[in-house]
Amino acid sequence: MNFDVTDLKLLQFLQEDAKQTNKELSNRLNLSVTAVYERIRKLEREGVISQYVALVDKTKVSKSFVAFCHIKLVQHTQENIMKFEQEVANLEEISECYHISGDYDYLLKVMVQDMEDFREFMVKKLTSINHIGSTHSMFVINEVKHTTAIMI
Amino acid sequence: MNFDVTDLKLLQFLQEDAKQTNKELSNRLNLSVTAVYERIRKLEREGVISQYVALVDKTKVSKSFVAFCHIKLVQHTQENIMKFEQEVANLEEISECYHISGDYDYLLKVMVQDMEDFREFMVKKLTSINHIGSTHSMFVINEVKHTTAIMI
DNA sequence: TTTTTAAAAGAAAATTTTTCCCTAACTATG
DNA sequence: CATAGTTAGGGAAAAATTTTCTTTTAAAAA
Repeated sequence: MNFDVTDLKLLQFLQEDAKQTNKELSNRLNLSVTAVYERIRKLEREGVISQYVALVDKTKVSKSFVAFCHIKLVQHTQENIMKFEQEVANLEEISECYHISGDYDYLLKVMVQDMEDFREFMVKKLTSINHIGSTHSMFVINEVKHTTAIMI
Repeated sequence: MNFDVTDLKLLQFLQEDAKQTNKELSNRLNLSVTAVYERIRKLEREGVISQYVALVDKTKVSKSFVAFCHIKLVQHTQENIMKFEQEVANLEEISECYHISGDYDYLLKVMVQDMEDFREFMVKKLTSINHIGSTHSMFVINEVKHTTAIMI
């Protein structure tokens, strides 16, 4: 798909606040409401906009203890990888999981209430997944920057 | 704030799809449209819902090369930390930055088009920030899981 | 018991989304 | 050169949704 300046601005606006009305957007973009409406529909249809979501403040729902965990598998068999990735998808404490290059195989983002819950997660859930070789956890001291918007 | 089961379900629903109408939500929750409306307003007012955003598919906007960078500062003076965090906030390639425990001081998430752009980002932008001691980059081979929803 | 408060419902009003139809500008084609 | 086809956009009407207002109900407090 080919984006013109208006598309890029529109994406920027919607990534910041998806609840703006088409009228507000039409003012900001110097377009008619219909034109805005059609452009958004196209972006949705083409899958550029994949989802509209509400973002929840983790401190308000007792999930402000965040850790990143490096994971090494014992063996990189197709089987092990599949099993591990499957298990990860089922664990609700894990919000993100990336297969990465480097010393470790995976990087996980884990969100829980506190250190106690993290310990429980590690002992009862994470390390009970078979074929995990080693783990290394880093705790988030401060979230300096966090945006879901992609600068295009 | 105190959440009942309905609030938790509502938050779950809105974290998955913020474009559902109150009528749809009222059906799923066995409530009236007004009751849903008031509950959402309260969640917004109290800051539980912090933002509504459109999520953009990074592959559709040429930002699918993702790397995590560990950063070590040369000195942990108040001054250095402030400067670094300031610079990070201004770099649009960096979507996330966490001050973390462990061998390194910071973990960054960087999104660019390809390795060439990443190299340019490292050379021209990241390592030109003063007071950076060392960096260690890990490239994302595969995004196994990525959700903005917090399971409450 | 009475009063107060909170949550919820229905209906009306206000606003927004969505559809429909028309125009203008540009492109391809005979 | 004329003509059909395509695309983006605008205005207005229709449909749907959000928002407000009023009332009811049930639980909590006095």
